[in-house]
Amino acid sequence: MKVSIFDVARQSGLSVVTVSRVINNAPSVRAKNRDKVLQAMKELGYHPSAAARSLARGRTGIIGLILATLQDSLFDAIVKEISDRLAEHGYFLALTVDTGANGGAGRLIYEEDRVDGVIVLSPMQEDGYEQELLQKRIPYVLVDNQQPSPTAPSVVVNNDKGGYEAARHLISLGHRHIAHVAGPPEFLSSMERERGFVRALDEAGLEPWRIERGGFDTETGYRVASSWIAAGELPGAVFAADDHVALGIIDACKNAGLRVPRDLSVVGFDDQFLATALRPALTTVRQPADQIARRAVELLLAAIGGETHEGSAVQVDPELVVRESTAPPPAAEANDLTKEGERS
Amino acid sequence: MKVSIFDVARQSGLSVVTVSRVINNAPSVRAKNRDKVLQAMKELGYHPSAAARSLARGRTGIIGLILATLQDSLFDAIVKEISDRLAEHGYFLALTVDTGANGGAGRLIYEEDRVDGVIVLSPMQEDGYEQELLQKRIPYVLVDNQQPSPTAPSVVVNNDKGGYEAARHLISLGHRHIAHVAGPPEFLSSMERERGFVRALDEAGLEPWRIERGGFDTETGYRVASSWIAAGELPGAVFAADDHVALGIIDACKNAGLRVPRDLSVVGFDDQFLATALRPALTTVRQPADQIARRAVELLLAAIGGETHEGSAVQVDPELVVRESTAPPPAAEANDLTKEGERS
DNA sequence: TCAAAAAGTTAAAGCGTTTAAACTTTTGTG
DNA sequence: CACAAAAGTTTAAACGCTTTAACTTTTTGA
Repeated sequence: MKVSIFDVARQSGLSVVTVSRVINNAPSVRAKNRDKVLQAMKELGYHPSAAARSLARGRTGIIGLILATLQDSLFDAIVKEISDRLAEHGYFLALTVDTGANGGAGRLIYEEDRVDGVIVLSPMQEDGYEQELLQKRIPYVLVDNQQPSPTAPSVVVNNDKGGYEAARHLISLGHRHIAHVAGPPEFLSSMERERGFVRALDEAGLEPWRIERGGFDTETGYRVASSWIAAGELPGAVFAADDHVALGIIDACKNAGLRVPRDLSVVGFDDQFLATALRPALTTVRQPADQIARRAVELLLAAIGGETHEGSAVQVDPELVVRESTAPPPAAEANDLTKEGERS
Repeated sequence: MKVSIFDVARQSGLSVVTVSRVINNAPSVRAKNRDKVLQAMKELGYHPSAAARSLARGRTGIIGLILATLQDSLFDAIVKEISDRLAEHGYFLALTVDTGANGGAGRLIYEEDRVDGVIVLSPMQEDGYEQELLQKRIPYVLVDNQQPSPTAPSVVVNNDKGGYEAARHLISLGHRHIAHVAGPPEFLSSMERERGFVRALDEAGLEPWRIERGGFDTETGYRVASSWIAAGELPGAVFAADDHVALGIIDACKNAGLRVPRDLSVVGFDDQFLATALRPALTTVRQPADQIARRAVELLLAAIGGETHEGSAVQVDPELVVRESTAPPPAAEANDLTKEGERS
């Protein structure tokens, strides 16, 4: 039933080690014999056993992925990219979802030496894993982690720059009254976006019209914008720390009979599915899932290869994507800072 | 460095078999000795090697998941649930994404006996995998497959019923002019939703106001609704075969100054993230990701256990979720079919 | 009390590869 | 053409666990 390397050896009249060499296309096998082996393999429908290989080589060819949720469009994109990149290098992805509720379920994936390395993709602090991975000497990389670890290779988005770019865009359109709806203060990413935002305004000699805090969700945007409208005051533009928040803001405007971007310019953050699905399509700061994934894989493979770049934190730059939700304020046409290309 | 079962045996002064028995909590071990072993394991930080186990037992404890995309909110939910359910049974998930472009990349996951079983979660026909899985005698289950396979265990949503329920809801609210925006005709799921929709109208003595076809995307909804509005005619209600389509319809209405549900009632299909994020929150037909996942895992584990339910196709029922995007038509208050509970 | 049954233990044989070391054949050089 | 070096091939020993068969100790009951 099961066909092993011995069967191939017998069939081809050679030894198992020759067969092994052919399989791993190692040198030291005569072309003629190589063909014999390949022939025998085909005839028998042979495929090497991953388990036996893992045991003999001490490597599994599997990368473990621990993540907090799959239901996040940015994570989706990252996971898909990671999967693709790993496949190119002959690795598979095995995943566990650690919801926080199932207390360290992620642990299971590396406990039995199932994996050659681990990617921790999580929005919240997960130092629990770090300790163990470090101690067990399992190569790992932290992605989009909120608590920057000095000891680990990690990939993070330059959120500060994202916030800065968003603000610059609005300023250059001619806006003077610019608000910010930030995420939860315990999210480092949110605080960094805010910091970049404030810096840009500062450089332009502006004060934030107002800074509000809430969740990364639609409700927050809706609530905040509604309260402004109810109070009868509105900024000229707003930078939301998340596309979902932007959606809430735009919805509140629509429901109040206001038009985006005519009455209010809105910039979001993420640029996943939602941004293009909205009308008006959202001007937003793109989190480059492909780059994040690529760098994460690079870092991990380097670590597996034994290159110990301790604490190498890679930053990838987000990118402003201008669509339809931003425009110059109605009164003033764009001021001297306006760049041609930024009108959608 | 590496601590094996022998180390534990030496440390505890017992044989490896005894240790093995403790690990697999098999009988025939004195309580006292069991404790000794557990103690030794803890002291040494021992964990059995998955590879050695797989090799010796002929099972891996890993389930392969082949999917077409991760960037689909329903799939997300299903994958997460599958992961959870499998974890309960001591299995891990290894995944490959077959985009169609990378020609059968899914194959890699089961070729080297890496997995004990495979779940194929894919919206398009994937009979290529079926042939091979069948031939290699690897247990598998098809989930949400568009081409029903008579030979394989599979889990599908009762789309016909979903379409029927959606239509019933609108009819019972008093609507008489009901349109449908369907998905691509090559999607079996879409055709079934349409069939259920038409049947419900038929039973009520109604004709569809109009049936349009397009993609499962926002553009389609926007385009179709805009064309109705431009032509100056609008149904009283519309059933969209997908929440994204519903979003497009609602957007088109908002942009034309029409209100949902006052001027148009809208029902979607899916009930993932989007449905609750929208204003008005979407009345929609929920695809029960949790049930789908649970049944899929049940079926697969049964197959792995050797129970060959050939061609057992499990259907799960979708469920209408009434929110804010549907209401009785303005003229007539709800007719006699209205059920109390269905007002949101 | 003693044989039989039950409980627990030990040694040994796989599981399907890889790899180090040894052996054999081919190649190249003076 | 001989002989060392290089290339090709094979034997044997891991890799870390499970499982079977055989052996030893403890318990049971007439």
